[in-house]
Amino acid sequence: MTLNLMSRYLICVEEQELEGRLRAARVRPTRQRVTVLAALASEEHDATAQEIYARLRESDEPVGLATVYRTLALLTERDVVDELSHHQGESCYRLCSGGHHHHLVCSSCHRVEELAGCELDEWLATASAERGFVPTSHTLEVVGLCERCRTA
Amino acid sequence: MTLNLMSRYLICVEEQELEGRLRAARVRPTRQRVTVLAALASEEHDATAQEIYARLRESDEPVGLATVYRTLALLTERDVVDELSHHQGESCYRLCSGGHHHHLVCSSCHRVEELAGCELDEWLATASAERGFVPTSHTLEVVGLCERCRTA
DNA sequence: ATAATTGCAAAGCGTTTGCACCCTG
DNA sequence: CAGGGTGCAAACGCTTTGCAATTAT
Repeated sequence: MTLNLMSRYLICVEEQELEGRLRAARVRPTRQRVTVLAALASEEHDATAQEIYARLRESDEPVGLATVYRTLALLTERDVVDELSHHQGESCYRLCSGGHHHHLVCSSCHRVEELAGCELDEWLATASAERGFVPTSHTLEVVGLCERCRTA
Repeated sequence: MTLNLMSRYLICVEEQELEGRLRAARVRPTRQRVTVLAALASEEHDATAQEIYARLRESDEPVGLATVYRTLALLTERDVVDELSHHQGESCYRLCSGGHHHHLVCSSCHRVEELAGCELDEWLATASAERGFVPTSHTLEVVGLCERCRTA
């Protein structure tokens, strides 16, 4: 009972925090958008649009599939969430800390770790310049096996 | 006329070379497979399955769409061609030199340059180990503007 | 009131698959 | 004649879109 109250309180706090993120990105914090973002925040690994839709469908705050897609597209564009493409044919989404970084994805359980600090820019600029290119962006995705899956 | 003979000759030479690549990959060199590979070889940039299908459809050696897909999947698996995913939702294919390398893609004209020599492995191994991961593979794709598109 | 947002269902699009036919070995 | 390869069309799965209803400012 006390725990119940506590978690209810925490959920409220989190929702306010998420609403803040939305406002900061100039995204109107509708019930659906906060719900989608909360689902993403509670996801240990990354999640596809379909997974989020399925999860919310069974909750007490369902959100239409189209809205899930529209929300994720908007949030990706506004850099509130990261879109990963290690899945081929399906996009995965993840709530990340800000700044440029890359991801380490476990091929077995889909656990995702952030790889902070990218030291590629300098090398890329040099190597690209040799071919007349000016790099505008890059994506690096590392696939591997996490400790738990390796020892299991 | 002489030129015609010449190019005909060159085409034969190239086809034999391509057949060799297929045999080396333990892929039976059928007419369709050689045709798909030749289309890829004559492509200045990278190409999607649909593009290759469309091009061959208008040539005198059409190949069914399903066969194009099956061939590209097989050749990718056998490391005869590289599959790039900078397009989101659609895979691009390219005939590459062997060995591990990355790509520089022009966002305007889709020109692709190979970026030889990848110095990421060491850094990745270290950074991954800190999180208990053992990296098995990685993909780096650099998007930029090529010289021609920048000055145009 | 005005403009943005949502849900639903239909359409879109790239890709895969079932199956009969064909060719090669 | 046995087995892989091919073509066609249908099926698939993810994503987008048109539109009317709803909601926020």
